[in-house]
Amino acid sequence: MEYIWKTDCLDLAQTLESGQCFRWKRQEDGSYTGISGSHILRIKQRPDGAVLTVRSEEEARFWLRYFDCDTDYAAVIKQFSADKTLREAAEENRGIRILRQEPFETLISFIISQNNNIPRITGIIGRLCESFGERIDDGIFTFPDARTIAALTPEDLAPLRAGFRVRYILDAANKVNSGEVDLQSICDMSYDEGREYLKTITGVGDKVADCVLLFAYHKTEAFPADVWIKRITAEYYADGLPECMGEYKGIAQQYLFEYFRKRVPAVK
DNA sequence: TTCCAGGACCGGG
DNA sequence: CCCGGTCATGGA
Repeated sequence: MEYIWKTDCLDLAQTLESGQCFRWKRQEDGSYTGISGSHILRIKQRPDGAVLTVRSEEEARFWLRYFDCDTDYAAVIKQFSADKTLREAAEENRGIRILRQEPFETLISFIISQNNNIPRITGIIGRLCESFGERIDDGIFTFPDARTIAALTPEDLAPLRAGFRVRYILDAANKVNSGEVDLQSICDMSYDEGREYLKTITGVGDKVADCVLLFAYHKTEAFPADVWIKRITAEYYADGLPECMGEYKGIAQQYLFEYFRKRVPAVK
């Protein structure tokens, strides 16, 4: 069935190619196909929103939540307009939304992201899923679960060419699989608690933890500080982040990240 | 050849 | 606590 979602502040290209997710594929007709857990979606842009191709109403609801349908982005952007730089960044990227992604996939993805670039991150994650995920449809694989990855050796993961990150991936999978780290429990934690909890995993520091808290748990207080954001804050916000970011620092971060990244031609 | 990428870890000061 | 070196990999 097709579900028409009418909303402003949704641009699929801006959202799905913004570096918060790495598995969406653009098709010939401009639509995108993606998977989260065992849910599959084809979604196509419309001027007034998007068309979701799904199997049921229930699936439609799952995906609306994934695309964070309950957050009023127009209101957030209006709030941000008090700061000139942020206003420009937000207006140019007003179609970005913060996705609610599956926690384990997000954790492993951002462990892989460290000291790495987006095209190579995408490649490593793609090989991980094709090698150890479950094939659901042609070209579509699930993200391998913690139990599956925990059973692997560094030699098994060598073909991914993930380099020094392999032992971090294995530590994360082992801790989640053993129950030492309970990803579900983070839902009920504060931002600070969740951050310290995630950092008990080897290879998870401030930045990776913030990405997981923002892109999986939608804790919008998180402001992931990567090399791009550090340059931006050093130049524009040396005395601190503007008040108007409020409880939505993470959304502001994503507007700023895209705004400035776009201005460096080499990285696209 | 050198530098850099959605960083984290480790050792020395 | 803070600092610099180091960690694989591949594209520019």
